[in-house]
Amino acid sequence: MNLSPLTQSFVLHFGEMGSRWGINRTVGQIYALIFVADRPLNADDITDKLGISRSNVSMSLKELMAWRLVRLEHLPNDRRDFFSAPGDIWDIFTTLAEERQRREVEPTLSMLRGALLETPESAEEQYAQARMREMYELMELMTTWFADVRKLSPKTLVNLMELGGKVNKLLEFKEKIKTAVGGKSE
Amino acid sequence: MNLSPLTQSFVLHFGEMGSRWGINRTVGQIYALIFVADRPLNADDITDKLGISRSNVSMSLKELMAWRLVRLEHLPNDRRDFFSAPGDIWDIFTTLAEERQRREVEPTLSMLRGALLETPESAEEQYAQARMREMYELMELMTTWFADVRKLSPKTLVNLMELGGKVNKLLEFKEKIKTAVGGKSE
DNA sequence: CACTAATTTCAACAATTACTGAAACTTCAG
DNA sequence: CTGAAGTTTCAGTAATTGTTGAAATTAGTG
Repeated sequence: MNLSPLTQSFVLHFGEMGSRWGINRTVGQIYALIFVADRPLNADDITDKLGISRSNVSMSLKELMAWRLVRLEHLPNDRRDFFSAPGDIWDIFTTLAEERQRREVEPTLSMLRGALLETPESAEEQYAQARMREMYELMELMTTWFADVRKLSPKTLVNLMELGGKVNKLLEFKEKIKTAVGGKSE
Repeated sequence: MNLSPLTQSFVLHFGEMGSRWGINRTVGQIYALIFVADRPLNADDITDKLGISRSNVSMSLKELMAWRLVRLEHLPNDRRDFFSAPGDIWDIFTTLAEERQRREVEPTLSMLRGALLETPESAEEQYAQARMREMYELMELMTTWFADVRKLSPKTLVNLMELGGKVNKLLEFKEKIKTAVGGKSE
């Protein structure tokens, strides 16, 4: 592995964390490498820098493309594929949230929807179904909320986040106003 | 596997999704089983219902305890360990968020903190470090925000979530008020 | 303290997932 | 159409992760 110490520790860390994030070591390392590179990289650059096989690089890049975490580009007068990581860190965050939603949440939501349509045959099943309903409702709420939040501008989001726990006060305040003015409730 | 059809499909689904969520099949199945059970289960109940070995159940329960997703309890006049899944779905969500934070985010934050203390030796390293700083700052912001949000009551949270994209309006409104009243800008 | 029930650990084995190199395929230039 | 450069696929192998049963440990009981 032929990298500056700074980049190397970053790359190795992403490789190790990969397993906790549900991607494999190589995919993590390649992403890290592309993320900190000051120019787009091609597959051979990656092969050299990480010391892994060309075919492994190819398959891992394919996976990163599926995650929409890297973007393919072409340089003038060069047939090779170059890869870069979209620059805006908010985009990355949004993409990650969307993909995780799609892969980790959607399938469970549809399974639960199915389960809630069944008619429970015993007290036990009735209880089980009630638990599933609770789970479904929370997941639905979170899903809708994430979808809404993703539509906000990064600036608004940063505002909201910097507000932090004070959201509480703001919400209380809103309630008061609504009552005072006599606005319809929700 | 000796389960009602409703429970069985739920359990199998959790087993399959396990791999996407970073837990293994057995752990996922056991959690699902405990989650929908209308009473605490002991290790032998689980062994019977899922048809897996006693020792596997033991190790998987240990992992679920480490995640704080199941709770150990004892029934009167029974030496065996019984397990149940904390009932309040918000608690579960909070626990999950905290554990994921601890396992998936904290280690990266400390690695990045270390990297930001280094002095870059070349233009390349300088760029790499700048990218790492961007990443660090976003992760820090999200971390603090999650920590703040977790302190809010479930009720407040549901309010916030149901507000969804309208948060935008509320924030704008807040700005207006502040300006009008001449509050300090924070 | 010895006996028993319950639980945990661990080394061997099984299953799954990741990685490689060779071969196949694609694209473009001449 | 042919050859060269680049990329992908895939079958075999390596590495990792999951599972088991037997043995060890722990804890309650008389």
